[in-house]
Amino acid sequence: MPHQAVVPITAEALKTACSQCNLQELCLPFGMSDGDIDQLDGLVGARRKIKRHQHLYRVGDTFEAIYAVRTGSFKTDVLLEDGREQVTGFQMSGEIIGLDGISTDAHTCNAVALEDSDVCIIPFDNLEKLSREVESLQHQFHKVMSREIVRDHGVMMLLGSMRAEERLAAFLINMSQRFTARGFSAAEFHLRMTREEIGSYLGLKLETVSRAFSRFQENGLIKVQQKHIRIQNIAGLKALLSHLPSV
Amino acid sequence: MPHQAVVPITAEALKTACSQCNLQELCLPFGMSDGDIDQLDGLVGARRKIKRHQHLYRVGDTFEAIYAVRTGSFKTDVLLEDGREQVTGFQMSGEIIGLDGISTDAHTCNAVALEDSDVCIIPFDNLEKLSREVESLQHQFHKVMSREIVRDHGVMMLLGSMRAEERLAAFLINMSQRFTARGFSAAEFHLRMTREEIGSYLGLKLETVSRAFSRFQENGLIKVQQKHIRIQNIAGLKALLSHLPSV
DNA sequence: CAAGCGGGTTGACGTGGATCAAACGCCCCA
DNA sequence: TGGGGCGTTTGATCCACGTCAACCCGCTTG
Repeated sequence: MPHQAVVPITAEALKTACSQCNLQELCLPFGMSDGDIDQLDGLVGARRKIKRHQHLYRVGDTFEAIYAVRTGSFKTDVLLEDGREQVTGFQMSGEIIGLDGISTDAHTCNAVALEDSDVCIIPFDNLEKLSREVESLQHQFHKVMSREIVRDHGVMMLLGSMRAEERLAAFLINMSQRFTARGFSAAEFHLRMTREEIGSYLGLKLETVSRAFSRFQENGLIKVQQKHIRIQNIAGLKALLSHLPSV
Repeated sequence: MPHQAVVPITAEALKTACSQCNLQELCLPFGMSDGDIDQLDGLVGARRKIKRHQHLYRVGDTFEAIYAVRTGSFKTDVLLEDGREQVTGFQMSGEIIGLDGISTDAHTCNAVALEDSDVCIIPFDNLEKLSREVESLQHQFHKVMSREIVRDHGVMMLLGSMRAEERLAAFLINMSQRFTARGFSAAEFHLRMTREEIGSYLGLKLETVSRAFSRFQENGLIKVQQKHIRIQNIAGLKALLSHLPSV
């Protein structure tokens, strides 16, 4: 896997260092003081562009850095020997990818760009060193890892205990919230992943995802045009989740 | 939730401090030098006994410490409003519980003892402080968190992409490996959880778990007597996993 | 010793989602 | 401008697992 477009630190690059970055509130620096954030500028050494469908890393790649998504989006997945794929997450701007690699010094999943994207490279040795010095960074990093664990528990709940329409409703609500946090519309957005990828994430086949979308549309909950989604009745979607089994 | 049996540090307690503990290779200190481990003795302040079916913590409890299982075992679970339960993991001696609490300073799942158990209390503030000073501890803790994330991905794979018998086979193989790591028999062990809890973890109903056990027994893969399991054909179990769909 | 109970097994039956198959629409490219 | 392909939708059928129910077993309690 040849690296590509690793941008060295330059005056140019500094424009997008943490202290100047508008993703601060979504990313690793969240909650840190301005002074502490300044220290991160030296940490985030370079950026890297990844084109749609290209890998940021693959299973087995040696682990050297974690990545913060700057623009674009990714999926992470694991594969079974027989080719079955499980998408373990979708990552948007400000979110951290690569934490899976710490445990064995090698990545245990694949990270693939869903669209042309770019990431900040955070060399892990440097991160550990700096977080020994900057308490707020240390704590923030621990929160990021813990948040990932909590998120994973939510996905387990979804995969283990919910039916198809509940899963898709949960997915749409989650996407809506994440778009909102990024300043986009809560009600109208463009999904970057295919029905098959959504299905893999939700433990469903693509046909089931498609049918659930159609059902939601019939019920006036959403409007679907390909990957473009408009939520027309967010309360209705949420009701699908807190729904006591209708007696 | 009243705490119970919080044992203060005493000469008595020191006998079981990290430096003397026989769970070193399974627990937080794994891979640390003897000198560094000595420093942990001051960190792990106290222990706590939890009786079968009692909670170590509940959803919403403020987060103050993580816990290392010393003896016994636990389950962690999350609940839906309508009462549906998802078991997110089973924890055995040496394993760390409570990482979910870091992200919001409150626990996001319940931890319940499956049998009379006891845990080492690791106050989180102290852990962060010490890991700013002891590089190997810092790194080890990061590995523990990352391992949890990787484990969760495995469960997602299981819940999202495997059929019932594959899930149960994966579960049994995993239990066998963990018992082996603790010096117990790989082939014969006693499950501490009910069929319903196994089912919840695996995204199956208890009847399905029971039937899969029976099927495995019919096929000579295992011998089942209530919670006592003897694995008679581990290769056969593993084959269920790497099994290409039998065209 | 009987009664009660929680956990487990097993059977009969129902169903949600998978599978198989066909057709459509958008988009890329010649 | 017209074809070809991928992603999607939709229909018909199938089946793995859920549901409902009966019964068993080992333990506890009176």
